[in-house]
Amino acid sequence: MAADDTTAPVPPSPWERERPARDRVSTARAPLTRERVVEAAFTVLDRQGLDGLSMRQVAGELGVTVSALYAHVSSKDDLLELMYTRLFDDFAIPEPDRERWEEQLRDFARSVRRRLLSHRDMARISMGHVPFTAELLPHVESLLALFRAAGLPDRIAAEAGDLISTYVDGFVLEEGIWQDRAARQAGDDDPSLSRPDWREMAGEMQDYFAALPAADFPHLRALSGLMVMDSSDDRFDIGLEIILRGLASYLPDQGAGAPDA
Amino acid sequence: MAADDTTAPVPPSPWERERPARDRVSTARAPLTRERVVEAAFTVLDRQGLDGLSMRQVAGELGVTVSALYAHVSSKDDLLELMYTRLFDDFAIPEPDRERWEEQLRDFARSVRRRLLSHRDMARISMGHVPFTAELLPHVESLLALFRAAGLPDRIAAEAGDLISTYVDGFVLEEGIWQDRAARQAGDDDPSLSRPDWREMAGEMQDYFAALPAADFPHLRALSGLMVMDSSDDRFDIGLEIILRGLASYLPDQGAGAPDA
DNA sequence: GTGACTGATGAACAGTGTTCACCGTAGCAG
DNA sequence: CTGCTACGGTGAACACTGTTCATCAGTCAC
Repeated sequence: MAADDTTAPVPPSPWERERPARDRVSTARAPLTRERVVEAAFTVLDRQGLDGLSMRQVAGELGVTVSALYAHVSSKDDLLELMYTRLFDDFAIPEPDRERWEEQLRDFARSVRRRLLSHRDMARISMGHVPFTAELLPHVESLLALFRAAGLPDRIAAEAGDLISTYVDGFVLEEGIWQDRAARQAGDDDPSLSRPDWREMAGEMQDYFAALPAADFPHLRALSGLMVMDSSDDRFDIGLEIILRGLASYLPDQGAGAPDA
Repeated sequence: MAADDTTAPVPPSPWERERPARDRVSTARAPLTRERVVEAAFTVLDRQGLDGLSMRQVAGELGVTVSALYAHVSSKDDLLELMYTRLFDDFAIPEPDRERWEEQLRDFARSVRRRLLSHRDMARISMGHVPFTAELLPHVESLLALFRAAGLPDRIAAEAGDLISTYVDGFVLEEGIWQDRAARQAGDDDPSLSRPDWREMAGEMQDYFAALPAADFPHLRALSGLMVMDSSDDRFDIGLEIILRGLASYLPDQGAGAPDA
């Protein structure tokens, strides 16, 4: 709720790409909206992946020519940015509760991950975009509110959001890589029918680690069972917990010792 | 030194792309090596950025036709992977010293960042690659050795490397985004002469935050001075420190309390 | 000197993002 | 009802992209 009712208009930040002027469609004939373009882009993305997401494909999805898209979207980069923005459009960050800040942060990270996983290759799009746009700034604000309510020093609070977001993005991106690799390995021609047989690949992977020369790779061999994703969810939570504990160490009452530098 | 003398040959992992068979150049006439191709690719990358890195440009850099490249590199993806691998080729991770593990980790992260910064857009290439290749596995092993020597539980050690690497990658990638944006904003036509006037943009940014509606963005306004990179190095170290503290909390003698889940 | 081999060639293919002159239809002015 | 303007969509074009393949030129072994 904290992020939803921002009635005051946020001015566009100075580096935001200028959208084409024809924003208001006069409802003359065809209902080809920028929203419909973005929607079609998501459809293509889920079907073909980011590498298969071309303006022609999007146009085809809408039964329209490529050039028609450029009336509603100024470039492909612009389209990707719109997709990134729309992914987190109705995202809600709860009102800060200083007793439950860790749970709230866990929920935040998990639901970001869920959203990124909801569309193929979405992490690749998300990474490489900064949420400092008029639409996404409220979320940044809400996150900051959470950190500060928890009692984190300002210097830490200012970095924490970036740190967590980067972690989630990077983690999901890596998940996607493995998923793609498993899919490509399974069904080489038609990647759509190939159920990501994931487990098979994880096993292969684990076998590889276990077969490494024992003298040179003692630790990799010892941890081979933990390195491959037994369950991605568990791995995700562990990394997240490391970050949360690091943040918690800066809480005044925790008194975990001053930084040594 | 731990990573340098791995005399035993590491078998290629099962998912590694197969290189073209013509590996042994008979030194017949032209010294067009795979190494030279990669080198030229780096030259082009630094001059034109990742988006301007095309096979034709690389070929042109070598005074050779495009198709000639494909005798030494099986695809552009392969070339990028080779660049990624070569970036960390002679990377050395020190012998674990359980008293100084935090310093060692700081050094590790900082030198990874330095390497990523040494070539334009390198973080974009690095992200999206997994270091589980024959050439890079020794580094993973050395990192694991460091974590285990420090006394971290195996479950944590297995995630820590990924966590730190992802952090560095993500951080540098974001640095690159801002740098590009500053460059594009300054010299719109010739992006080479445009000194990344960075400070100007940081100021603009800060002004933007400060000018946000006070009622809706109290925290962003309050932290505006910390959100923009006053010095990227400081921001980097803070995020790194958060992670290190999180890791340290899992040390047995630290006794920071059991996880609450 | 001849044959085999190998590495470079250049043309081609299918596809990309983006632009622009043109066109048809819709709604309004007269 | 006619004429006109305006605008959304068209289709062709441009300059690229990654990748492949038949062909050629040079060097080595015999």
